[in-house]
Amino acid sequence: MARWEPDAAGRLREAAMALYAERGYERTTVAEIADRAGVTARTFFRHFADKREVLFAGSEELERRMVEAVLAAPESAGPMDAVAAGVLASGEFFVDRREHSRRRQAVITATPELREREFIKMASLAAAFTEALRKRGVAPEIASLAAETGVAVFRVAFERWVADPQDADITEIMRATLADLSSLTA
Amino acid sequence: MARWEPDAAGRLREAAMALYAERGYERTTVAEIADRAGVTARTFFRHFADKREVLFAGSEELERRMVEAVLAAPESAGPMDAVAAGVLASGEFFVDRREHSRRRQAVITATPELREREFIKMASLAAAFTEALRKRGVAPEIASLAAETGVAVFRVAFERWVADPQDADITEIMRATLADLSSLTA
DNA sequence: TCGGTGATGTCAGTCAGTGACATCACCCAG
DNA sequence: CTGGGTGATGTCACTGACTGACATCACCGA
Repeated sequence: MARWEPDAAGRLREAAMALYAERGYERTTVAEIADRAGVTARTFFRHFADKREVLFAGSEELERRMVEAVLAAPESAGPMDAVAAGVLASGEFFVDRREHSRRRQAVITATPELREREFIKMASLAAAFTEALRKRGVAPEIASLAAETGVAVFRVAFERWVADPQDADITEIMRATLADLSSLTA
Repeated sequence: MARWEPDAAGRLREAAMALYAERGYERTTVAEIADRAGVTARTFFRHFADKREVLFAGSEELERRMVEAVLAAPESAGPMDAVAAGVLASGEFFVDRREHSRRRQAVITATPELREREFIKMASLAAAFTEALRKRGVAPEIASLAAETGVAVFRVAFERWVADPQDADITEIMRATLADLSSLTA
């Protein structure tokens, strides 16, 4: 028998989600999360940089996949097309995770501190998109603008998806949002 | 003679900017800022919600002006045109503040916590744009997309302005950025 | 079987942020 | 004038996030 139950990080993630949803982020202490996960608060901070980060584990993986899709877009694709490919590639990350995404998003939306953290993740995504576009030979100013716009589309589409009364396919919603952008700036 | 020097908030803002620039945000304590301003830490928190907010005083005023410009755009203007008017209206807020803006931005860029706070201010701006557009009769989904895109333009243009080697007019840079967006999504 | 390794616990400490209450210059009504 | 009200500040005690240093101990490979 192991000295410790395995996957402390996973237990901490689940405990945090449950407590944040139950009684709110601010009224939850790290000590309580750690207790529920069967570890000490010190261990919490060994797995997550701070009380917010526990809700954002996995975001690097999502970003990595999206950037790969930008880089993998056909050479003929323009900057906005490449970014669109990156946005659409996020779809598979969310399959069968709609309920989880919805609950997580509800917690984040209700908490300014968590919204701040989410925004910086989006900024990181934008920076990664920018770099990927520059690797494709796009001029710097155009690259950052396309990246920012792409992230805006991703956010709006994600929002639409979790709010959608029917369980629409996320990829379809993203396509529709990209189409909206085109007509908007036509 | 007054019991206290007037404008404690102003002194706190200046002290914070100076200390953050000198030794960095993280290595500055609120007590040190308060000391330099000649007050106690408790008074700091009476003027600013937290250690970050001291750098963002005045952002409500900027947002208010930008939203007014969106609402004041001609009735014939489309959603994106109205948002563009809002973005351009920010220009006058920054006249003769380029050096200050540059120093402030350097501090913010160097500090993740401050970048988070800046992002939520941008999000607040986007939400305000969205509401203004809806008041103009724009459909909700279109409104938020136009708002997000407009904020992206504002951020990129502001970045270009503070980085510009020549002291270009901020309004001109914003016009150019809007033009770039048009060609990008053409 | 023994020493190294990695994940954890323990403890003491710093600092952000808050609530409750005291203080005191200033101003206005009487 | 003059006493009470007001608003900005100070003081103090407290909670909770986060960190550094060091101890512990199951496991694993030489």
